[in-house]
Amino acid sequence: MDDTKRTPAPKDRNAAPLGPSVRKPGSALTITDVADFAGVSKKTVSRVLNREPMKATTRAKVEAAIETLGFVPNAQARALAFRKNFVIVLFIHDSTSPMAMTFQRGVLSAIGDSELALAVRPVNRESPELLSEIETFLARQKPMGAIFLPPLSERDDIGEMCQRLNVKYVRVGSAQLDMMSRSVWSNDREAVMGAVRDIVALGHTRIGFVRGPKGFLSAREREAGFRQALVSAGLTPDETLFADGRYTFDSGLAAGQALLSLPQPPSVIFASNDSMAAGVVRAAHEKGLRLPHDLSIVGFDDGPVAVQLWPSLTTVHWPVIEMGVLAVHKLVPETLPAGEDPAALPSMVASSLIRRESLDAPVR
Amino acid sequence: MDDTKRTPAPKDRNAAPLGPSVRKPGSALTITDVADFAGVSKKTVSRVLNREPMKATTRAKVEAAIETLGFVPNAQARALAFRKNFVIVLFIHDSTSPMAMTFQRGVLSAIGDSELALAVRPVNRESPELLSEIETFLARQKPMGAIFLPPLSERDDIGEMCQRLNVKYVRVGSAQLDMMSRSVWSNDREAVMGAVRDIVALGHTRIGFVRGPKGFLSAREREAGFRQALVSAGLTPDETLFADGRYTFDSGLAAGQALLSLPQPPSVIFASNDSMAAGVVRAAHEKGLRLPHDLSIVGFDDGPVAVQLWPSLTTVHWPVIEMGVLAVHKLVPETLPAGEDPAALPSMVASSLIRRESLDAPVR
DNA sequence: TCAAAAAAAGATACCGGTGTCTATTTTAAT
DNA sequence: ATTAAAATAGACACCGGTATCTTTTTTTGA
Repeated sequence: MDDTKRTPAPKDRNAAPLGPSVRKPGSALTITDVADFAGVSKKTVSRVLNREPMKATTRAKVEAAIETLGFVPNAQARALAFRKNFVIVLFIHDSTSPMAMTFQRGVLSAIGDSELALAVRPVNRESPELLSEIETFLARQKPMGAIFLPPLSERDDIGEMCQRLNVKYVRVGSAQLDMMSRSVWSNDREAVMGAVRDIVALGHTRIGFVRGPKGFLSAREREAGFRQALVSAGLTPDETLFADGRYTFDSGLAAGQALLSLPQPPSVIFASNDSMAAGVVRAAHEKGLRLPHDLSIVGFDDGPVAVQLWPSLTTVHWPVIEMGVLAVHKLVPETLPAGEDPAALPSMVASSLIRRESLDAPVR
Repeated sequence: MDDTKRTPAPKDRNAAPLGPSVRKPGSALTITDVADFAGVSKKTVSRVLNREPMKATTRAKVEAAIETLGFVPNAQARALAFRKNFVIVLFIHDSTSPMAMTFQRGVLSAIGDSELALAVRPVNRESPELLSEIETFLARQKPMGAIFLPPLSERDDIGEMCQRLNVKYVRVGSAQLDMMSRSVWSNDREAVMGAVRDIVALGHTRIGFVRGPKGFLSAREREAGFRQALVSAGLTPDETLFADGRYTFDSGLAAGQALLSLPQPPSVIFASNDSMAAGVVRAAHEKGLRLPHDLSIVGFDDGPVAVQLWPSLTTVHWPVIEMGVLAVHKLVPETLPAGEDPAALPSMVASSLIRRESLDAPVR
């Protein structure tokens, strides 16, 4: 009989009864295993992982162990010790928005194959709990940075809350929304002004305008640019040529139908975004108009539809992808290509008109 | 021996030299603070957080403390202790793909405001490192589940790797790709067959077909359904009416131009997805054809373009959002509405034709 | 050559939770 | 009322890393 049969206190994991080094392949490895294998301490392995200065021979020894064992550090443990999760959160208002999806592409490309992860979190702007929902998410996740897309980005209280929680953030918009280091924007207003200048230069004088939803800064900026450009061109804004829209295809269709039913319809319609421009295109087609001969149409965004429409849409290119890249670079300067200066990052990316088929001179 | 109960441990963090209860608001709170406030142990607070059965009065006391202090548990610490991160990873091949973006909407809606987070990770299918890239990401993040979209989902080795790492996964496709509990799919083939049946019923006999890229199961399924339906209808597939495409607008345009330049062009063209259908629409417009009078066009996906085109596109609705919801429910049954049975979840969501303007009977 | 200074590696506490086992109550049974 | 059984709460180790401080090794200076 074996007298050592009884195991009184097997709480040490080294005393596991399953035999020596029984572990699942891959993920069960820890830094301790690597340290044992390399014959060094945990801390030394940690130094290698964090690229701290150390003796080359020791580093090589540890790196060889990591390579041999196929060790991958546990992100949660690092996050806990660092008190920072290697994650960037993208807060979006509407997961349907093409802008958000495009922006996300920019974010992903900037993240590349770094160890950063992207978390996407939709929140409802209408909710009275909005702020506390975001705060809870941030407190729970402790991300490296947070990005707020319009129209969330337009709330100042969100920025203040992030500062209180000590979370880096970037607000994205159509004009500067925060201090430079915390915002990324495009010059929607100037871009529209440039577009209208081109439209006027072609000879148009009756220019219809489809507004975006009131709550969006981009909508206000674009309308402001439009009006400003008209005045600069010596034209008087005609309020009957303005129609309301909600950045949706349907609202653009309705607006187009309204504008085209006027006794004196415009010779060109500027829609505040591409979806609405597509609606206007349809309204024109329904009326049997030939585009751009009978009606020119200009949009804003340069989203995927722009080239898929017939005729292809002249539209202001909104550099959403570039803004996404920029936002990540601002939040995590380490994502910058080697040698680039974080302090030299721009904050504004210019929008500008892309000429396609849907814009031509008016028939006289 | 133990008369001196006082523990003189000065290294306790309560001995911080910054004065009494000096801590940043919100995020610095820990479970210990709550326990002290409520006059219970850490473990008891943990029990409340995890909704374990306990005495109602104790629970109320702790909940009051949590509420009063505004405590939010640290996700990384939980993840470390649980050895599971409360995250779902969505692996996508191409962050440009409208399908991926739409699917993501479904995932987000299923996640809702639960404590799950969505992480999006693009990977390059062409890369020889693909498998190890995914493996490293999974080993690092230890997510609750992983979702693979086409064409990544079509690789069996990825599924095997996930099982090895003990990560739950779902493969999404146009036909079953794995065991039921691990895949979500739609019946693309049957849906195309149904669509073609409708097309034939209108009197069409010369039906053009624009293929998708070879590497995609969906492309093969859709073509197979198309051919099968022709045969069922007593028609012989005419190889000259098949054109290659790559699921892009440009490739659809080129395919449309080719098919419409045939000596005997088809009276209807079925494109394997909407982007290519949009290209065909343009090709038709360029040729001066009136749609659908001179040419009918049918797509597949029912993406955002479908309704924005002129004429609006008759297309097979691909239930991508529903598949996204389903995938999450399969990975984390807790996301199901109360009372629903996880075992009763379907795995297939049917696609079916949506009639819009672009399909009509041929002129005879 | 040997001690002092600098650099490298190690030991151990700690991040903020959960799991296990033990101590204490509460409830049930005699 | 007393005790056994069941339910509840607590103590403490542990998850897998990093930070701090100490020890050891290497380098430098006299």
